[in-house]
Amino acid sequence: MSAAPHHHQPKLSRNQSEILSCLRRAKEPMSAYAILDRVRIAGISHPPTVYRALNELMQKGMVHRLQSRSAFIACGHGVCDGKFAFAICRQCGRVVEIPLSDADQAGLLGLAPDQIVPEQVTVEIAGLCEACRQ
Amino acid sequence: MSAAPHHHQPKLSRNQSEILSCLRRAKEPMSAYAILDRVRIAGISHPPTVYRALNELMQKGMVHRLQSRSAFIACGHGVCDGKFAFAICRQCGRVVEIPLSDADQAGLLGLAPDQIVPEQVTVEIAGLCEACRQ
DNA sequence: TCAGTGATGATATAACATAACACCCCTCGT
DNA sequence: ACGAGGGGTGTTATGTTATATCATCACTGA
Repeated sequence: MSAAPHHHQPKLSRNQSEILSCLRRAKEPMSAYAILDRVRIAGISHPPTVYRALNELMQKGMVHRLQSRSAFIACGHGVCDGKFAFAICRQCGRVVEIPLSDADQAGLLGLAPDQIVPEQVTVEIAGLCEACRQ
Repeated sequence: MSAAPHHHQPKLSRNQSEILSCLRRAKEPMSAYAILDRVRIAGISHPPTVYRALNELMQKGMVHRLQSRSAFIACGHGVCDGKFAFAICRQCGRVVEIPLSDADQAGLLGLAPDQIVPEQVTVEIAGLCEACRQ
C-alpha cells in the first residue's frame, strides 16, 4: 500500500526532510554523493544514511531516480503515484518530468512481449535543451 | 567463429570479438566485471580494456546497455541500427529485445517537451517472465 | 629508418552502492 | 516505572561500476 494521492503529505523523518529539501533547492538531478556533501552541514555524513533516505523518498513517490545518470531528482509534482518519463539535456543535465497519459502508459506496457508481465517502465529521453543548442 | 545472422558485419578487433562472443554465449546480460572474469583466460585482464571494447561494440550496434542493471547484452539481431526497448525479468534477469516500429519511435520522441530536442530514447520494462511467475 | 596513428596494456583512482552491526529513543503492555 | 521491541539513525567496512592517464606495441607510408 503505497499509492498516495497528491494532497496527502506522507510523514518524513528528519533525514528524509533534509535530503528532500536539498533536492528541491537544487532543481536538478544530484548524485547521492553530491547530496551527501550538501547535507554534511546538517549532520548527515555517511553514504548509507543518504541512500536510505533516498530509497524511502522514492517509495513515497517524492524522489525519482534517473537511471542513465545515476542521479536523483525531487518529483516536480510534490508527491505522485503516477508514471513519468524524463527528458534530460545531455549537455547541462536539465531534466523535464513528462507525465504519461493513460494511453501512453498503455502503449508502453503493450510493448512487453507475451512472456513477460510488465510491472514497471522506465523511459528516459536524452537530447539537447534550447539553451545548449546555441 | 559463427557467421553473423544478417547484415554486413563490421570489422572487429581481437578484444571486441572476444567480448562479443562471450556476451553471445551468455545470452543474458552481464556486468562489465563479469565479462572481465570470463575473458581473463583470453588474456584480457583490466577493466578499461573491457569498457573500451563494450563502448565500441555499442557504437556499432552489436551490444546494448541495460541502464537499470548496469549490464550489457549482445544485440539479439546481430547488428542493428534500429531502436529497441527491453523487457527484463526482475527475478531471473532474462531479457527480451523489443524492436520499436516507426510509429512507436515517433510516439516516444513525441513525448519530449518543446525545450528539448530528443536524440536518444531508453525504454526498459521490468516485470516477471513466465517461468518466474510460477 | 622513423614519425604518425590507432589499438592495447597497465596502474591508479574516482564514483556509486550496500552489508552488517551498534546505538538511541520512543512507545506500548504490564 | 519498567523493560521489550521496533524504527530510525550512526558508523565501519567493503563491494561494485567506471574512467583518467600514461606506456607500449604493431602497422603504415614517406
